[in-house]
Amino acid sequence: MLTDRQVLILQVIVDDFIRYALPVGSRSLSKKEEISFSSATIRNEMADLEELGFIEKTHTSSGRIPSEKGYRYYVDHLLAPQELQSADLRIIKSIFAERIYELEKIVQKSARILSEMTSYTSIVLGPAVKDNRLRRLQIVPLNRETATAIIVTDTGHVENRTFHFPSGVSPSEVEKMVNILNEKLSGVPLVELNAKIYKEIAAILRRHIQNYDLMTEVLGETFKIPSNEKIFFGGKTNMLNQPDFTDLEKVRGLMSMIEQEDGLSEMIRQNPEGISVKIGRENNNSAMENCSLITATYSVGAEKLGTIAMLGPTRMEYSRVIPLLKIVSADMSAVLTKLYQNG
Amino acid sequence: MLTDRQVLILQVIVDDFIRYALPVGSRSLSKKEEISFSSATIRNEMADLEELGFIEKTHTSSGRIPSEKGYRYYVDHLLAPQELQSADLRIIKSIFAERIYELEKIVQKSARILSEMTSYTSIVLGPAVKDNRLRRLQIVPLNRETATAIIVTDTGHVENRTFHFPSGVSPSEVEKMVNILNEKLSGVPLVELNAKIYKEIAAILRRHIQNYDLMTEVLGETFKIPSNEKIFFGGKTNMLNQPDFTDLEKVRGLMSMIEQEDGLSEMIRQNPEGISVKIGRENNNSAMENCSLITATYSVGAEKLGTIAMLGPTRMEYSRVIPLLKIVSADMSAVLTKLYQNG
DNA sequence: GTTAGCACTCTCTTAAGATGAGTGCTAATT
DNA sequence: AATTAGCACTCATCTTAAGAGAGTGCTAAC
Repeated sequence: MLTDRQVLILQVIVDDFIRYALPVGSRSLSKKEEISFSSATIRNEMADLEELGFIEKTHTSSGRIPSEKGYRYYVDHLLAPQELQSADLRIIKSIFAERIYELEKIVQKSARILSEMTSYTSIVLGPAVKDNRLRRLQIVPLNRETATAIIVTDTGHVENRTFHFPSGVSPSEVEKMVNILNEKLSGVPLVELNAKIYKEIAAILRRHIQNYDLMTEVLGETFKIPSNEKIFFGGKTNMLNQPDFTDLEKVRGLMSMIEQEDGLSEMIRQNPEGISVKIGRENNNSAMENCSLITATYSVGAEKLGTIAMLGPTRMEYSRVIPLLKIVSADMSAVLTKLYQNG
Repeated sequence: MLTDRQVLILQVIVDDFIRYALPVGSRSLSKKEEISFSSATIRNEMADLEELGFIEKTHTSSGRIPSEKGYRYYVDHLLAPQELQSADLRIIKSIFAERIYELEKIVQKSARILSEMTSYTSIVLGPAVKDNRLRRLQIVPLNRETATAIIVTDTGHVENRTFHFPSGVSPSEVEKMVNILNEKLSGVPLVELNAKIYKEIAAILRRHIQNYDLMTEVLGETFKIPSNEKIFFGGKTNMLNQPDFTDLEKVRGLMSMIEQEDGLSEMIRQNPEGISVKIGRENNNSAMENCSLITATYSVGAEKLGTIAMLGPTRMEYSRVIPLLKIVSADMSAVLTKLYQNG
């Protein structure tokens, strides 16, 4: 168990290091307002804190920096429920000031603004399209050989694919088919479309449509909806400007991890609902060793839709980013709930 | 005017430096097969080449590296019409092996494969959507308040926007309006849609549609088509692995230039039709000082559609990348011409 | 015109000393 | 018993010096 004084010292060390990115020594600590005892006392306390694993040295005679355990303690116990700075608050409100009707627009704008405010990298996972429900299917012939199939979901998301048009299928038949499919499949989650077509609708179609086989083969391909969430970025290269990343090797690793979107989105998706902070190796990813990831989920009503995340150095401004993400995710949930539930 | 021997030496210097990224000295040059005279002779020739501005030293007693002028001469005069390596050729052919019906798919795949083959960064500008022609307009109501407008173009490109649905407009009226618009606007380039609506169709609409004003205002917004080409990347972070970019400052500049898509696409678009090579400062961009950009346009029939570009260090393998881009752009043009002109 | 030879230049590496920030420990003080 | 002053010690960083190696420019010989 830490004494009050140890906690105070830990707090000041973390705050100072977050601010200046330099190891903190006993002498400079003793000069802080909050601290009323001598550097020697601090040295003793720091020795204990180090033994307990909360801080560490970069070399034998350096000042201390927080360890991952230290950051963890700081995040869990030392972050007073922080007020958001009013300037920050104003900017956030401006995201949601104008009425927007498209989820992607909101998501993109949030990502951009968050990264600009913090100079960290923001990552937003959109909702998985596969859970949307079919609102309307449409087939638009382009020429004798090809046509575009369009799927509109209940959230206004549009998927489309252009395909080869089997010869021997007449336009009127296509229309008939589209009508049947619309009637039977409206409201079905996209992920279930294919199964539903084969199980329940095949019989009906076969009765009404010539060339049934050709058409379903083609449509089956079309209904292969991308299974993953869309991913949006803000400030992808912001990390290059952090003083923590002067080592080209680290930069390389980090950047290629960010490029590798699948892994990143998996890493983010794993996090639990609500706010979550993963520090350094807690992310189970070697490229993330010196990074922290803060995630917040957003939802419509009670249903989780996606995740907003901020990626920064372990030394990131938790006390600012956490309330920032809290409010953005809450606002986003509110806007989206209004958008999709009232309608 | 350069003597044959000077040209030979320049050629070998450039080839060697492209390969090993190290300044080339007279002694190592004299050991090359192609070279049958002594290092002293080479030194004399190199002194002349340097005076003429084709090569330069990194410091007083270093070997020589090509200057931008040297690369320029190399590209203009020393690149024998190069055969593409058969391995490369096979990979390229595989891009176009399977039948694809969507331009974006082809473009994306090309970008990815080009970057993987070369370990440079590939950038592909898609065609500007605004020049596509309207094939079909569709409005799909989502709920009482919102609807999604969908525009399908003759190339199978789909644009969509979700908008607020003015109260007091009945579904049947919307349908009537959509029908009129489809009839009158089919085949019109997207960029002209708005003007056409106001000039020619307004009168007709006003006669048939109640709430005409509300609807056109909303649709006007919807028809604001993004004016720029879509841009696709392959291997965005490949440049980090080039030995030329060990300086973090350069990396920063380059990366943020790449992130800044508008400027980049402008820089690429400026280039003339066909193949173009811009070396270092020829790109008029400080972040590109140590980079070259090779661009190739692709087209449908005679109409230029877009540009494929490869971004690498000035020290890039021109002799490989140029034929690579030539063939990819030609193949792409062929596929797209077949796709869009026969139909 | 070409080449061998040589003095010279500059980078890079290594080592050594000087500096300074910071520590750990001990003994004195409160 | 807790705190603090004092001091020896450690280590990164900076500066300087020296040596090695790659390469050049110039001169004189071929």
